[in-house]
Amino acid sequence: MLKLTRKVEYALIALRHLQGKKRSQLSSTKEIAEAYHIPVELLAKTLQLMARNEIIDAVQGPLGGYRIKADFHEINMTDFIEMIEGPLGLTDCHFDTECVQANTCNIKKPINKVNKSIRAVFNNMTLADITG
Amino acid sequence: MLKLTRKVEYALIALRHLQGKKRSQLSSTKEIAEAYHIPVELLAKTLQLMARNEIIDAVQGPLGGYRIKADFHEINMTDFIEMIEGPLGLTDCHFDTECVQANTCNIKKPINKVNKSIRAVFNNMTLADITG
DNA sequence: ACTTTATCCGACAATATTAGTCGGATATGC
DNA sequence: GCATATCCGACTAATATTGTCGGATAAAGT
Ligand code: FES
Ligand code: FES
Repeated sequence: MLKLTRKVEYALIALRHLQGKKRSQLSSTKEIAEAYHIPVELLAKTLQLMARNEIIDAVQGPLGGYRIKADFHEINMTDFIEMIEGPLGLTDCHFDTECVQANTCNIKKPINKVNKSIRAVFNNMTLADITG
Repeated sequence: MLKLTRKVEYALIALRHLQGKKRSQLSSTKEIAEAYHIPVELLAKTLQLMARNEIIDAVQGPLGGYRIKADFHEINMTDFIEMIEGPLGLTDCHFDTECVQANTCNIKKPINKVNKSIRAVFNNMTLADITG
């Protein structure tokens, strides 16, 4: 259905939440999860993933939590999405070479063209454009 | 993963196959399925769907099969995709209203913006652009 | 009329992907 | 030391996609 995964949605919601805070203030997973009715554990993973990728900062221990680290203008949406949900493309064919149709396929080229158009949309868009 | 379903792929492959034929010549489901190693029954459904939507013509009985009916320049890709795999959007939230986050959601607007950009890509593209 | 081959269609089963859960680790402020 | 936070992998559940089956209707050839 050509849709983003919930993990990406949760990530965006969380980032937007963090944006509403002062630079140095921390928000815990629990706080965010409760505010938007997101399953804690799942959100936790997403936040951890973003921390590993240096989009946010993690502070451990009690009173710990997350805060924004990166400049959202510099985070390209293609990278962001691929970071969270893996490769971004209209079909599998073009990642794994095991497509049964591969030899006889007559739509490889056209599909690639569309792929590029979609990627372009996200490439020309930063995190700031969305959370902004 | 933001991908098109196989049904759409199969549909495109089939249409492209039909394009390689003379206007009046018919191709059967079996013929196409075998040429590209597509499961017959699944392709059959997709072809039936396209026939119902008057993109192709169906002729029953032995010697029957399908032939192109519509002018591909007039078939918009958004319509085509939605015809085959249902509504086209980045998230479910914006179709069913049952999203738990709906009340507190802080990314509705931005997501809608992206949605529009993606739809625009397909809106400005006809079947002819792909099967070209 | 009967057989063969084709589209047609709904219901079903298998598979893959996504979403969510659990158990236990490490870090740190009090 | 205890409470509370991040961290992480492995697991289960839910959902969506993909593929299958059984039986119907249509029409050409015999
Ligand atoms: S290569 Fe897989 S369908 Fe074209
Ligand atoms: S309305 Fe569902 S996440 Fe925004």
